Amino acid sequence: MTIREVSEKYGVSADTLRYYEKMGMIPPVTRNASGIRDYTAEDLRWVELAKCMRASGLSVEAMVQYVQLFQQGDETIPERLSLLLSQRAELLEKREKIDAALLWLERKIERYEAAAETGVLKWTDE
Amino acid sequence: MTIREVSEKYGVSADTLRYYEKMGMIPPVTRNASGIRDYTAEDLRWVELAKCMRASGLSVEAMVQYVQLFQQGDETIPERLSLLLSQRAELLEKREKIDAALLWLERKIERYEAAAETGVLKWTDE
DNA sequence: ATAAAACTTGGAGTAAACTCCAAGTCAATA
DNA sequence: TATTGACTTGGAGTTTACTCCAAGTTTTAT
Repeated sequence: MTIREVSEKYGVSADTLRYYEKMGMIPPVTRNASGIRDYTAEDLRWVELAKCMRASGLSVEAMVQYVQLFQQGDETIPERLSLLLSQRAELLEKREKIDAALLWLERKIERYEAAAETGVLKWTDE
Repeated sequence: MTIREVSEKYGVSADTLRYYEKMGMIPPVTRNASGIRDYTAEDLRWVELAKCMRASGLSVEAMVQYVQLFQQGDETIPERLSLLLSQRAELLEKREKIDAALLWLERKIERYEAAAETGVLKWTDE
């Protein structure tokens, strides 16, 4: 699969795909005889993973660490596990912050929906 | 309340507080006779809000828009409501992406916990 | 009164994550 | 075979959100 096809399939620009590879966020992609990227099914799984992790807000750096450990083989299993645990903790924290903001938004939306009918807000702040 | 006190109270640097104000993410802060910031309770509520929204990942830009509408008065209530609704939608989407990544992480963590006992992974990819 | 600490501004610098560009190579078609 | 379009690399440029700095007030403490 060419870089263009992968780009279209996953909605990630070719530049970004090359960037992820250069940074080590995914292992080196398979190339054909003339050095052009030819993504295998395994390469695609890494792309998918990278996309999912970035979409969630995990840093490129965190993913790079994981891939580096992965490439060092089975001795790094405990380290990889602890990395995964801390990434999970990070995402759970992110979610809590989103929930706090959502709570605030919900409260405001309720008041604004009431105000949209009368045309005036019944409270003074924010 | 001085900028230093606010900074300590909320764990936001004085530079960041000035930045938020300069960008219009919070309305102009109350000043004393010599032009030095003296945060009132209302100013603090804006700071708190700004902190909460930024922590959730909402852009400075989105918050600036809200404050601008707020400062224009009651005619902007419908616009403010629709802005709040789209911000909520954005946060809900963010949370779904986090949940997707968490699902993946949980799956891996399970397998790694099993592997940590044997010292070897039972699957070949990622 | 005077030094030190905290404040002011405008503007420059930084980090992360892309995004774009130039100059060249490779592949497919008329 | 020639030219068009996709690919390659290294490196420069961009955006967002700070973060730091310099040069100058203001406040506080001795």
